[in-house]
Amino acid sequence: MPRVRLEDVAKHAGVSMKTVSNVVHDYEHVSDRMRTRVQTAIDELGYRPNLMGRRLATGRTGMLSLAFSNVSLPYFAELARVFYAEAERRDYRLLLQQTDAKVQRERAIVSADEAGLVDGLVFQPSELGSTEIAQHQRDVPLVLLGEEAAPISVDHVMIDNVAAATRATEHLIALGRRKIAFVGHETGPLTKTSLQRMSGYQNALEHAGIPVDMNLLLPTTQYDSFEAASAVRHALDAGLEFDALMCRDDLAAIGALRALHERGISVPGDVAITGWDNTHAASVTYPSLTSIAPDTAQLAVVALDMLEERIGGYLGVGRHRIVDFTLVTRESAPAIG
Amino acid sequence: MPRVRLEDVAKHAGVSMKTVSNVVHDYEHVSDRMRTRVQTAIDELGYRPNLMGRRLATGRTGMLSLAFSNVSLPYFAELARVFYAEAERRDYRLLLQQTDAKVQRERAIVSADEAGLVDGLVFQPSELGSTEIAQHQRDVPLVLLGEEAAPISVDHVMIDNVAAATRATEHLIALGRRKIAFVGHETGPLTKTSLQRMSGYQNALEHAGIPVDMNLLLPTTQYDSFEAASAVRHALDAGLEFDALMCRDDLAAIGALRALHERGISVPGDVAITGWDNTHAASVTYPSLTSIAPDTAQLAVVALDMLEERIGGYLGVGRHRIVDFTLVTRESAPAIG
DNA sequence: GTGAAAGCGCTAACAA
DNA sequence: TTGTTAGCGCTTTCAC
Repeated sequence: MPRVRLEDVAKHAGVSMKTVSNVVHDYEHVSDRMRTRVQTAIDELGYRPNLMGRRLATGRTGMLSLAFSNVSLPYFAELARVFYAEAERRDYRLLLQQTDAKVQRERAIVSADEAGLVDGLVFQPSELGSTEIAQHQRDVPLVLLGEEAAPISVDHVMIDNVAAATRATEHLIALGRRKIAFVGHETGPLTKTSLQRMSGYQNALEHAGIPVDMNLLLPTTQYDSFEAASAVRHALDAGLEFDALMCRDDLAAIGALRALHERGISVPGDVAITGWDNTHAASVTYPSLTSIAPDTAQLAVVALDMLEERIGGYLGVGRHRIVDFTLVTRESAPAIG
Repeated sequence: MPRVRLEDVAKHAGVSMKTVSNVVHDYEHVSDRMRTRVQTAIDELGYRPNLMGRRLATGRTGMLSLAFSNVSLPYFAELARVFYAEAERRDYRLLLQQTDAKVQRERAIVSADEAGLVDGLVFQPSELGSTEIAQHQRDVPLVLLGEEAAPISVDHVMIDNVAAATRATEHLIALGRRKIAFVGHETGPLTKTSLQRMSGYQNALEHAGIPVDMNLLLPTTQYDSFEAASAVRHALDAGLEFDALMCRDDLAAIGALRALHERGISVPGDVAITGWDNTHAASVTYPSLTSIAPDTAQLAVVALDMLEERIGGYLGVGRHRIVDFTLVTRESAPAIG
């Protein structure tokens, strides 16, 4: 069966292509008689508009791209879902692109050697630095997510990581903890994310008059639960003493929880724990996890607002927006009082 | 800055569009001199091919769509990742579509009122039945995933749910368990998935001479950990006795684990547990979860093989493929011996 | 309110 | 090996 084109419908209905197009688009100034006549032809022929023709003609794709390292990480999977919902509300489809945290692939994302794939791009870099992003900057509207510094030319949305880390640490201190370890310290040169979280952690400790002990920074080479679990096991084996663990994310917290369980250390009795991201998993572990919860709904709204402005032609300097977070308290580090 | 078109490059280099196109596509019969001349023009002008023009001309989009209910469910997030990898290997981009398990949205997926969005579609229905899928006129190549029956006209890939449920149940029986409850029994009319898993469960019990006790089917209204946890709590409150829980999926198993932890019931000492899907989470809970592991890599290969055949013009009857699964044994129901 | 026709940017059959 | 040109299917001024 040959594809039915707009022109076929026009011929069949004995009208012009313009009229058919008007009907397809629910253009209001079409007489009812005309409308039903055309609609009948559409139904009879089983016409469905070809998106590629439309896109070529309009220059718009109606698609946005969301790029980050890996959908199978719970935070990103849940973030993707939030963006899907928000994009749909705005009549955009969403294309997901994964970089696996590889520099090459991140470069490919921002350099976009092919034009017209999507109308705009939301990108959370893992590897690419601000300067390189600025260089590659091409003609597709771009909004950055995450803690890495953004070039001044590019819009950027993030939560205040220093404040959030401070909040989590203060909470642990308020629970009477003094030997608070940090799980997921990076072994190589610190990323902005790490620097910010460490900074908040130190702020809170210093403010409470607690000396910062470098031994309490438990390193991991990868961001997963296994690494975190083994970091905690090593710390215990080495006789490190701690009464709280502030974890770089929920995955690390889950690993830490597991390591403590294995050794019969009670949470939060002996050791309190905080996670980060407030993924679904945080609410179903035993004990459930207190976690920093970025306001991802707001994140998506702010990011897509800015992106749509760019798509609409805004050419001004990059905007830098901070969205809210909360500390969701659960069993692993319960609310006070 | 106005967009640079193929024609602009051709003019700039003093050659024809065809020649530029040849260079862009690395066509081999191009003299080196010509190639460098054109490439220079491309670089000077900063030309990047417009995908929409190309797509309209070729009739191909180079995109496939993967549709299921919800990316934030770990199984689907991990499945998406596997499909992304396999699609990329075949030079396809992947578009994710979510239905939220809503009939309307599933209909929209299979009816595809717009043509040319993607070259093919892989779809795991949650609500739509076989007959309705068959009815919807479809000009986009389709492969179905999951346990629902597929129309004979449509390709379909799944694992053998009956066999997998049998395997899991047999494993629990081999561990000496006799009062094996099923967590996540559907309250309404049973879906194919449920029917198959129940059937495997019953097979194994009957084969071992264990009577099937309807009280051991713990119902949940939603597929999440909370529901599963509360189902298990209710069962315990009602005085139900069981020494094993076969859970409909890992999420349910995680909820069950939590409920048992709360009551101080040891796993696997008092109660053994099996999950389903073998999501990452299964390996980091405490205790870690024995789980049915569908071979998702094979699933993606088989599905995309069939899809590419359809895209290539194959019009034959629907193929029905079964892919492998394994039972991954972990602490919650350890391997024997 | 409706029609005619010129693109949108690229590909590919056909020529040279 | 390179050039010419007619589409791909739709949108959209601009007339009527």
